[in-house]
Amino acid sequence: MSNSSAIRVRFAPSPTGYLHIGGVRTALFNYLYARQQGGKFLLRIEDTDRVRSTPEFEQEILESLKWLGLEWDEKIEHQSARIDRYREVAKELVDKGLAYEQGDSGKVALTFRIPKTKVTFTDLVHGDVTYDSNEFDDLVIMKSDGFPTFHLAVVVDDHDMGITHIVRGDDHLPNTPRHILLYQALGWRPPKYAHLPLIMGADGTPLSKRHGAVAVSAYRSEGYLPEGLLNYLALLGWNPGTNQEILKMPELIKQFGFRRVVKSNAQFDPEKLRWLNGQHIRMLAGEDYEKRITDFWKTKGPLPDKDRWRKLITLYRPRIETFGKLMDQASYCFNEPEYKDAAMLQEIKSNQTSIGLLRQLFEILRDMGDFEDVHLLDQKTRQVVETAGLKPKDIIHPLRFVLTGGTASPGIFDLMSLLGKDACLKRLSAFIT
RNA sequence: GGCGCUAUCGUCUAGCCCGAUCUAGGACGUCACCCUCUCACGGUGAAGACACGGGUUUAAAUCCCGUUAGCGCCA
Repeated sequence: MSNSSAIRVRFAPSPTGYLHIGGVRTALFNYLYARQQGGKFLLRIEDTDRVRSTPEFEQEILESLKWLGLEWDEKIEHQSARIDRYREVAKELVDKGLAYEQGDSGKVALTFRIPKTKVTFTDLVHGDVTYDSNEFDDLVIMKSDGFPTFHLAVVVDDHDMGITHIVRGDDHLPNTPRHILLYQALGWRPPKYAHLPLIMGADGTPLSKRHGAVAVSAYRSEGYLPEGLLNYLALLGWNPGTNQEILKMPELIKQFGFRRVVKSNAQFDPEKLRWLNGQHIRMLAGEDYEKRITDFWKTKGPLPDKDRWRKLITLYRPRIETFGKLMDQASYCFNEPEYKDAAMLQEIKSNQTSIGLLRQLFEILRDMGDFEDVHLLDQKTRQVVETAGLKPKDIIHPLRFVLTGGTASPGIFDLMSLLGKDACLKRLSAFIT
């Protein structure tokens, strides 16, 4: 009597576009449920739309799933390879008198005659849902071009693939009673259903390009972590029932359940995604962080020598929310500073006290060894202001401006060490002379 | 237009099933303060919500009905 058969779920994207945020969320929930239950997570490519489906999109979807770590089991099914099967099932329906031909002169569509009844099913997130099929029109299952409609194909595929739970977006909720009627007509047992709330844009309308990045690949190239994206998406429409928000994959798998899936649509909030991604960046083990941010950046151009690179990424770890932000914030490490704030430039240059301090500092730094010892830099710099009876920030702020061209940076002494003696002296002398 | 789903801070949500523990909890964002050489990180705190209207009940965010709104599917 035990639940002998393992659960089987599937993600069924159409290769008519990139894998987008909504698709990932659907894939994720399927994946989490499969892994938690020790079942199978299958992939099916719904490529019956011959004109809009492309191998490039399919490839992109697979790569995105791999990058996210949503690895599928068994071999990928393609609907395009199963056309004969759909025709066979459609014919069976016609033979049984449950579907009929419509159209003329060779161009016939096949239509399923909807039985007039009340259809009730138990959705894992919505509970009991009832539709009255008297409201339904008969359902076209084979188009006149000889290709199946979505409705026929999903039902046949899910049955043939042994799918036990269909986890998909709420937009399919109204299709479900029609599908169940098809299962019944075919003498098949319908699977269980779980309909997920939809992800909307910030204005409450369906998420689309005009809300910003929707393709997973865009997040990848901006330097988001799969962990961050997945964690955020998991929280969009689900929660663990505790106040914990930062969850890694093993925890998500362990704690996931349809019982805690929210019923209402959610707005995608890039701000919170960024925050969460920053949390995951800070949580990575040191070596892992180094490897991943390095892999990210080395594809984009030459990196500084290892020591300098290490210093840089260490100093910026608490300051970035995505890997992509690193070079934006630390551009002064690679380029001469741009003194864009003319007012501040003028203010510092005309302040004799500041210039005097910077000159003294220059002399001292010039006579030092390399800048490896951050504490020594700290000491020497503070001595300059102390003997002048001033505060550390009287030199630190101008110095920061000189070295970076701005007012925000990591700690000034770490920064000096990062830049190195040559660069510091060069920027200083250019400024004070 | 028909049918369906949904409705708690600006946003994501807890609480709703099993009414009293809710002067409604957490997080993002915002603001303030602390840390501090700046910016971050981290810490503390503040502002901020039960869509509306009826009912049931000693008592409703929680149950019921309606309205409204959003979304979805179909037309």
